[in-house]
Amino acid sequence: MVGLASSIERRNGVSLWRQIADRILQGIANGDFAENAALPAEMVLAERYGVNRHTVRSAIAALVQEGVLRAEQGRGTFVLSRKRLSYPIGARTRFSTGLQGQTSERHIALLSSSTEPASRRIAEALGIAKGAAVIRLETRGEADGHPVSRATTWFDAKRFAGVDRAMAETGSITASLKRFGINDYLRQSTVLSARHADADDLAALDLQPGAIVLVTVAVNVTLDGEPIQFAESRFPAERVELRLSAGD
Amino acid sequence: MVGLASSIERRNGVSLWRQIADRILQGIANGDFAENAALPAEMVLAERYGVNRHTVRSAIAALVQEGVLRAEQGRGTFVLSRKRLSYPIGARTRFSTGLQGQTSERHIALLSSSTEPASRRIAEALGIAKGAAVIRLETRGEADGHPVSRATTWFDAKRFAGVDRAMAETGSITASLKRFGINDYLRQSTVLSARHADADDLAALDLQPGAIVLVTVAVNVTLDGEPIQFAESRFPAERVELRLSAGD
DNA sequence: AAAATTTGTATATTGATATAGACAACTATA
DNA sequence: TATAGTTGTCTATATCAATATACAAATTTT
Repeated sequence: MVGLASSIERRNGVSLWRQIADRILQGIANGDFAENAALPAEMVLAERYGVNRHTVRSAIAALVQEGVLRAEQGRGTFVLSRKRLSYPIGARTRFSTGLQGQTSERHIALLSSSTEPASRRIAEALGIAKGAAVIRLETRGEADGHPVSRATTWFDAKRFAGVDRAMAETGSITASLKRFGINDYLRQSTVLSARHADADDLAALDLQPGAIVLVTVAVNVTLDGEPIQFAESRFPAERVELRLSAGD
Repeated sequence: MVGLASSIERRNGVSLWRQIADRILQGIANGDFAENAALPAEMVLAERYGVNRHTVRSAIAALVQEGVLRAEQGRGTFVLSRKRLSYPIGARTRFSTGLQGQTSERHIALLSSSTEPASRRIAEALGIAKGAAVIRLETRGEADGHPVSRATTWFDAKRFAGVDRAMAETGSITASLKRFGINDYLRQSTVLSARHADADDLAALDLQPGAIVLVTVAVNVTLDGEPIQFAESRFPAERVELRLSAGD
């Protein structure tokens, strides 16, 4: 955003307080509302957005609940939280190295894993027969203790037997693939979309209902171009932006 | 989406009917609901989502209004619309060539233009002094008569005087830049986010309120690395996906 | 100390959202 | 033709969302 005026829409299925909460979050991410500084007074915000003060209060209450703001009677309402993380995506997209410099600690937590027959879409992406066994990993990326991504990943079960255990032990895709003799890999394709977070996303990413997630669907390949991994990742749009790196 | 179960959330600021409408749109984009085929009956959908039949009807009514579905009394409700357009983004991102093969006609319409002093952010991106004059173009990308993008673009006014007229005449950024001796250019950086559409987006992109837009902020440079263009583009997430092309 | 500013609480009213049940209108099929 | 299945309409009720007004409580400024 570059300071384009955007207004509040009524009777669209999204309540005014949620729209205003979204815009305050945006404002924080964009630096319009500085960290640790006071937000404009409720009456001021109400006038700015053209709504009642109580509607602004509902928005603020949601963000206080979410841990983004802190309200103090008589003093004001203060911004607690940070700018958006900037997650780089390119040919050598790696979870951990991508967030270096922005966070002090990060890892991937394995939530669950299972083996299932490949759907048509996954089989095509991995270059195996439809219905062949694939290992499915449900993971959450965490940085400084906060969830920043929620991914579902598929591997050919024949070639990568035990990758689930490797993930649980190492907390890293890159490290896990090393155990299978893959020292380097490239991202072949990424498709990007956005939608409202579903119940699973809300729980795993610690989001408030109504939040938006960025969705990437990606295929990773060996240096020879052999597909090894198919993944769908969800990123909370209010906390993460994706930075597309050209060559690498 | 790859068939992950996701449920409906209550009292989150997003009404149930809008959430269900979103999921039906998703289902169409994913191919879960085939084109021209009948949707499951209202009672079936109501049971599936755990809501009243009338709530499903509200969602369907919104999508009928939007031109995505057609309801016929006694017969069923049918899917009208197509899959999402896939818009490629890479080093040589071009509006027109990117959608070749998916659409038969496309061009960029110039909605308005103005000259203004550069904000800090734009000045930094373009490598000019803060406050220096920049030309701002408001454009809409159209394919087969449907709006697919809404962009705000800035050029250094000194170097690109008359670029607004060139855009109006050619309907193409690439063709306009040729008039200034720029036969090729590269995308230096792209930052990606998502948010609810604002009033301007809704009108320009012919969206229903509550829709989500993908937002890209990009800088284009000459082959020598000299910045020439700064742009923020909005894409309707329900109709467009972004495909990241690795090298090119 | 007083005044002004700010967040917190309370009550009342209106419209949108969601549920429930019943039945009409239309279509396809047994 | 009769029946089952579908969308369309209607009435009623409860809850959520938003507005309006007033005042309390805490803090900062005058």
